Amino acid sequence: MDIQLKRGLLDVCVLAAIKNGDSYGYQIMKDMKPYLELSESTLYTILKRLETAHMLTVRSQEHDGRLRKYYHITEQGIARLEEFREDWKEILSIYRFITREESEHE
Amino acid sequence: MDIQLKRGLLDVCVLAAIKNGDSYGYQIMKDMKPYLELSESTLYTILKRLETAHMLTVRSQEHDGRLRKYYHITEQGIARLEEFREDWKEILSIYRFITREESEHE
DNA sequence: ACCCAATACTTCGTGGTACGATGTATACCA
DNA sequence: TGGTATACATCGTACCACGAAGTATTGGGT
Repeated sequence: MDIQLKRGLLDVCVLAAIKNGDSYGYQIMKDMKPYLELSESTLYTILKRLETAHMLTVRSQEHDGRLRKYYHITEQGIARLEEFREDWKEILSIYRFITREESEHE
Repeated sequence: MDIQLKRGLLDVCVLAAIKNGDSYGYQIMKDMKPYLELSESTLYTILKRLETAHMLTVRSQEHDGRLRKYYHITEQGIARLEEFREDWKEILSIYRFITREESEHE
């Protein structure tokens, strides 16, 4: 799929991936893969960005000798997901504009 | 609305705006405005990009002493619109991932 | 003992792109 | 004279997704 098309979905998608329970980078990627593929560098960039925006918090935890960073969604992150539902209405309206047929109007 | 969200829609939206008849920049902007606002500089950038990609052709025409550049959609432009319908299915699948509820799974 | 895949996160450079600011120019109305 | 609408162009900036490359550990296969 076109890169541009998924841009706006990426951040929200990552938030959605942790909304039902804390998760970590590698797991988030696997969860999203069936729906939307993204590179590792992109994911970690997004996680950093969402952290800076206070949409999630991070907690480091040792797991089998490996470091894992668990991400937890904040109130603001949840609010962003709610907002997305509003955005979606606008997107639907744009979708209708794009796919509308105007054959009857000639 | 979030800028990122509309990025992927912009190009297709402009193509949709001329698919039922040739149009020019200023008119395209007015037609799109109720659905999706964009700045003039963005629109002309997009039109140039779509021309380079052979999705539309341009024809200059004098109108009341002012220059107007009429844009005409090409076969490839129409194909892009068809493609978008396929992209939309993927977007819907992502939308479902984002808005899914997993309360039953705990 | 050796190799490779999987796990897990990080950094850097590049290219694409939406936008504000600014500029050019004409027409029309008050 | 001035403001608004029409009409298009250019430039610099900031954001962002990605590929490439790197670091490091675990575990299975041969």
